[in-house]
Amino acid sequence: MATTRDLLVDTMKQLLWERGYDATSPNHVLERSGVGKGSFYHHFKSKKDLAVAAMEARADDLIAEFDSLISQSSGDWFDKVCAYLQLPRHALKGCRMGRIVQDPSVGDDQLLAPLDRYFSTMHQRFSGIYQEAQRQDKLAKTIPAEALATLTLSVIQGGFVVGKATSQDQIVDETSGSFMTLLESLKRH
Amino acid sequence: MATTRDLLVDTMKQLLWERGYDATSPNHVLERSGVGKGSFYHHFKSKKDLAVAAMEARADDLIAEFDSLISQSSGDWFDKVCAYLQLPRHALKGCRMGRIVQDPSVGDDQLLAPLDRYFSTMHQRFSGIYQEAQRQDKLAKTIPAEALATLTLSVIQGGFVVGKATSQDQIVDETSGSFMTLLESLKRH
DNA sequence: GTCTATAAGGCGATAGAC
DNA sequence: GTCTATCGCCTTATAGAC
Repeated sequence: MATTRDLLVDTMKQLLWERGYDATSPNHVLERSGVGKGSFYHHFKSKKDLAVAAMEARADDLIAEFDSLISQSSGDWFDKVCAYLQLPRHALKGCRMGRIVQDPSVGDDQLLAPLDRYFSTMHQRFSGIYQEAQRQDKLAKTIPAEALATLTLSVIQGGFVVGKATSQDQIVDETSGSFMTLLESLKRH
Repeated sequence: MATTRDLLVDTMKQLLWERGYDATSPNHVLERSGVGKGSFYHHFKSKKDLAVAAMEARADDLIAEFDSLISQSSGDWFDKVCAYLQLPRHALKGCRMGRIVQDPSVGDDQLLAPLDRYFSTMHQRFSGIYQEAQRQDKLAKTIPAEALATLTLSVIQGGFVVGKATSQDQIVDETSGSFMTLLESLKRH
């Protein structure tokens, strides 16, 4: 059963993706969810409170999505990274997490926390993959695993930004593809 | 002489960098510039009108900055690209142009125009550098010049996003550095 | 060109009845 | 738990005097 609380969180997740934090008002959430103002402030003490809950939930979703994808792949490090890079992404919609980082209010520690957790966790995951590949001598050590992990995340986030600015919805796939080609040149057999 | 109009544009440029478009109000601009409300709406018919002027000016600045840097460099394509990648960047401040793309109101055509012009122009500049390098056989043709140009811009923009999310001010420099190493492997002698 | 006063509406949040 | 009414503040402007 979907509780009112869950409904609010899910609606906030949608709106954070579509409009970010600052431009999403409690009224937007109420209008879309059909929940009343009284209920809102019964379950959450503030807009920020709801947003933090929504962002934590979103972070869990995306990390689970990643872990599920990687565990399904039976290939080597390169296949796993490619599986992730090749997920379809729409630049005009923006990254479900990264979309929010530029909002002025998101300088706040509480709002930053789930963002930090998401990107730090993803960084750990990629670092782990690259480290093991380097240990097994299947990946060149030209670039440290950690730096390569940061670059992997940045290529995707940057594709969203450039794609949105130039109204090119498919550009994240293009940058991911180019990056895959560069990664392949680091492959050892 | 700094006209009132110029003062408003310069102040808006600052605030767009610091707070983005949606979170910057006419009142913020007036407060910081010392200009009165009457003057504001005498020179500009709306907040959007001023923002467009400020963004066009910012695009001109950044393109001129790039052209000046590149014309000073006497090295090959790699040196030129590195000179740009090595410019100091602070992730926590955000890119002076890219910072704004995620604001909900920036779906608007007029606000998108200067952003599009900036990124398209930068893309052209990098494409030109990479194309000539490939023509002279000094750069591998593994990745088309245009795709490499997109990737170059994306790496920087993505660094800003990941850096801000994880509160790591120097991370754009790190991703730029990693990318330079990958680019170097495409160098032909 | 610049000033002050005012407007209509949205914002985030609270009060108190049911 | 949910409702409606209300609050004080901020927003993007506009009006009209100087």
